[in-house]
Amino acid sequence: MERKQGVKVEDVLGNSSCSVNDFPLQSIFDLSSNEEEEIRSLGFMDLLGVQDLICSPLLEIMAAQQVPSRMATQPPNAFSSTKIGPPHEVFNQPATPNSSTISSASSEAVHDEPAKLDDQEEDQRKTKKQLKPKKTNQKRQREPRFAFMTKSEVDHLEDGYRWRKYGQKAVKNSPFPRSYYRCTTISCNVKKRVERSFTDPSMVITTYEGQHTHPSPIMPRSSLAGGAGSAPYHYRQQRQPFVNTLPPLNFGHSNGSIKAGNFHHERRFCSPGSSLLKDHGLLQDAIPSHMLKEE
DNA sequence: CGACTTTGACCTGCGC
DNA sequence: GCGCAGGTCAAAGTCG
Repeated sequence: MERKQGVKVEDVLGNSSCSVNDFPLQSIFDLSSNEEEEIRSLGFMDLLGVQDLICSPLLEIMAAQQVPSRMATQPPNAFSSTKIGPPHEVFNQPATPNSSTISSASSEAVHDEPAKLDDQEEDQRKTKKQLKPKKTNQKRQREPRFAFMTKSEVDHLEDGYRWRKYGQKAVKNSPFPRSYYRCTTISCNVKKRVERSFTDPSMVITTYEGQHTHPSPIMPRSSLAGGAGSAPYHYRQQRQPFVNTLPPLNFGHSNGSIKAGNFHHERRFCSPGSSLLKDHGLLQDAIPSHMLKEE
């Protein structure tokens, strides 16, 4: 997977001071051809290892939503990606529990085989810890990162994987701390950061870094059968209290199946029958309607 | 007792 | 070089 050296996700999410409300939609939907190509080669869910949770209609969805045509050329498992701000940041539209999401992909120092370097780094770090280390000359390499915003009351969104929290930091300019999680699966070094948007506390910004090397431990893929859209995390997320605090969005042509409250994004994505407008609604959940009008 | 969270300290990168 | 902020570690605490 080739990714581009990129800007930090923070540049887009903005030290937590930037929320969807701050994103000019124009830039969100502005991708260069090269970027598109890269994004195409690396779906968001590919990185998360849950690509099979998502079906392809999103492409059509985005195409039908008057999103710039190139977005509609995204592959099935590469959620329509959009850039926010810096050219390396890409926002996707992943299936996320609990709510509306906007996502962003960042790619820093990503090449085909970062694993070896990572191993070396790991060793260096371990040594470091033990022996009061010195700085390495190597610049730290980072996994590709994907961030998306989710409207949710729970900070830690269930995504089907097991995470261990390994840190929490106060974020500058934000009253909300940022939590750091690591995938608990051995040999899977995927990390994720979770923080609330400063400007919109109802939005949770989740940033994934790395790629899962294993299927979701919570629900075997096979068990997804029959529920094209039942993503693992829904299984649990549904049980968590969640209130969609978004004001009702009126698209005029949205079918009545969308209601405020719990809804299943995966289902929306995966069910060809689910209207494109639904996902438009999803998008608008995360992006103020006035911004959409700016298109 | 194992898995997980909390939290303070430390490390690293970056801008000035 | 310095200071700041982000990121990580690991000991201690908590929970089931």
